[in-house]
Amino acid sequence: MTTRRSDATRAAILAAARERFAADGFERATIRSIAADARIDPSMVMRYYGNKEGLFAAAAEFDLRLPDMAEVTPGQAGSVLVGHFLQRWEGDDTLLALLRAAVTQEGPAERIRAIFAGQLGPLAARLAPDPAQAPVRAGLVATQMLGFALCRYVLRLPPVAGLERDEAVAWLGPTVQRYLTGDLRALPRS
Amino acid sequence: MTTRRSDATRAAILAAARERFAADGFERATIRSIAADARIDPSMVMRYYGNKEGLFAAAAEFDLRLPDMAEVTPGQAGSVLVGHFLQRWEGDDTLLALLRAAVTQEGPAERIRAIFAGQLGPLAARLAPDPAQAPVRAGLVATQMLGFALCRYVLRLPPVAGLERDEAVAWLGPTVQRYLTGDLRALPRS
DNA sequence: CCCGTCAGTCAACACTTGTTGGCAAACAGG
DNA sequence: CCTGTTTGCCAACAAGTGTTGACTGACGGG
Repeated sequence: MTTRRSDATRAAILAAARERFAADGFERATIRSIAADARIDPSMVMRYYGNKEGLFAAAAEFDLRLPDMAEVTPGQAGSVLVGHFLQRWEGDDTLLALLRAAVTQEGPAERIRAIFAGQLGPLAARLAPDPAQAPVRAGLVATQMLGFALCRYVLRLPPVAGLERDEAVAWLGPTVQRYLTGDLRALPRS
Repeated sequence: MTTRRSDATRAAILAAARERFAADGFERATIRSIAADARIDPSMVMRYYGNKEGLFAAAAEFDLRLPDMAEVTPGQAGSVLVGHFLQRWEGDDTLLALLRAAVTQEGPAERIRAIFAGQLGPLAARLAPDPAQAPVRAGLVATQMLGFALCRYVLRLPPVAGLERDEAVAWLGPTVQRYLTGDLRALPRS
């Protein structure tokens, strides 16, 4: 019904914007370059998304799509989560765009905060021994997952970028598991 | 001996540059704003540092100053390292500037890679059971430390930003310890 | 067929950016 | 004192930015 003729153009702009924002960050991704990628005029971007921030907001819509965790053995939550995160990072560069922008822009930073607090928080609340600790536990998981993504996809630190997915899960899984369900004083056996 | 009259100006520029780069990132920190902070003319920046990249390179000189670890019980290496990182991060905003810039600029990214590979690598080589694993272990430590800094100082995720230093060490210490000396299959007791 | 709406193009705006060269004042050595 | 060098400021440039508005066709319902 409400399929306007311009929907294809809108989608092309959005796709190009996501790519450019992910690759170059917010300030270095210019409206002109995005428009060129989408093969349209820069003024169309303004018409459909108002301004550059509006375009970014539209391009950075994102859902972590965290698994239910209901059918997962509680002890495997860490590994499952890490695997899911990796898959989510690699299949879609929205998170990459979001991260690159959030480092210098307050808006995207708030968006990331909302995503991790709003989507990871409830999951932590269900798994944590003490629900009051849920925010801190979710935050700790965020540090490890975002740090891994930063080193692997942004900074491209060779040893981290070269890790196979299984290895990454094997290394990070227990960490995330401890952040979610472990005791503060629980040390791993060295 | 070779103390030129302009050394004070040079230092003022460098200090202002570090602050601005740390607060705004590479592209949003303009030469004009840096010069204004240092109360000099923008053209002086060019005279003394060539161009914006040269200024950043000079402002981003950094040494992790990792402790010797010779006198530390091997089992405490993780906690000591985490504590040291936090202190290093809070006392000097060079690392912050470096991180904010590295997300969109290749030069700073390479600098960070060099810092972590060149300074953390040898330490990992001394502590790891198998020296061949040192690069990966150093990389994993980097993911956790950079991720924590990202969430705490850049994104300011409330639960992470609000953590006391002791709590941070208590949570991250065992993680770093396992990355340095732990077995790949060693799971923490849940 | 005709006319209002929509999609798209073009040129230009106001502004900021990094960067440059010229010029005046302060200094230092003879 | 005078001359060459240093230190600094001023004005300007060229390029690139986000953004705007006017104009041109192409649809599509009556």
